[in-house]
Amino acid sequence: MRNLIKIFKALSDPQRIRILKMLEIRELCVCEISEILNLANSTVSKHLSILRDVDLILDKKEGKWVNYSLNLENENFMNKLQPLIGELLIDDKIIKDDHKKVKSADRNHICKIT
Amino acid sequence: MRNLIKIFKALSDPQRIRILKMLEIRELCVCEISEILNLANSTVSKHLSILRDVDLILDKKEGKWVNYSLNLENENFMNKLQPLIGELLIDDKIIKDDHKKVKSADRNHICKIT
DNA sequence: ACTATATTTCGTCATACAACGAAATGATAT
DNA sequence: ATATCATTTCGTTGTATGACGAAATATAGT
Repeated sequence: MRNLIKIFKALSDPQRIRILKMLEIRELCVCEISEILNLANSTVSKHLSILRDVDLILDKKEGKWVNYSLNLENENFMNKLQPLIGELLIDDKIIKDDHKKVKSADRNHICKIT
Repeated sequence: MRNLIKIFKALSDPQRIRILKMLEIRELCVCEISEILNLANSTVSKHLSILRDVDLILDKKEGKWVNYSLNLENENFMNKLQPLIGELLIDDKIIKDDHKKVKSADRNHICKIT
């Protein structure tokens, strides 16, 4: 039960849903996500740790970046939850905008600590 | 997005998950659920209104009782979420106990305002 | 070693939420 | 219509959560 609740709680925040949808496009680092969501790095880092804690995403350290990606091996998520989220967010304007931003984002321009 | 978040929030509470699982056995009234979960009627009523608000359950007034049941016509829930919840709660002791209690509960004994 | 920058951790604050009891509402039966 | 009791609504309280900035940690490049 504990784990089930943690999964649904992880999915109960719009910013975390936006993150999951952005990761469908490609893997991203904290500062790219911060820029697109317009949230502090520390806030995004916390969101990512919550998603990672329930195995929805994976992190991979590459040089000074940490790249986050969907955990494609999580069958519960990929088979049931991700399709449901996709259906319910068809035509969601914010998600569409996020996707555009992900496609055009270049972390070497975005990521300078402010 | 709003609705998606509401659905996941509705599923993010163990008492509400227990209620959904109990309703798989049969329809129930507020006071039966209160007795089994050991929560105040007002608390259970609130949980039920949250589940109803996202169309996971239905209510049907019958005499002085309000009978709550799963909304079998909610395809998102029945096809994706309910099976997932079922899988993740296989062997959950609390759920098993709840099921036993539901099967043996008689609202005419249980339901007297205290 | 030093600087720059990416990320995480920590402390704080405001808001959201689950729980309760008491009061209000609705329906049955006497 | 009055009494009974199921349910909902309301007000309150403690806890959980999302946000931030500042400080700590880690890596790259000079």
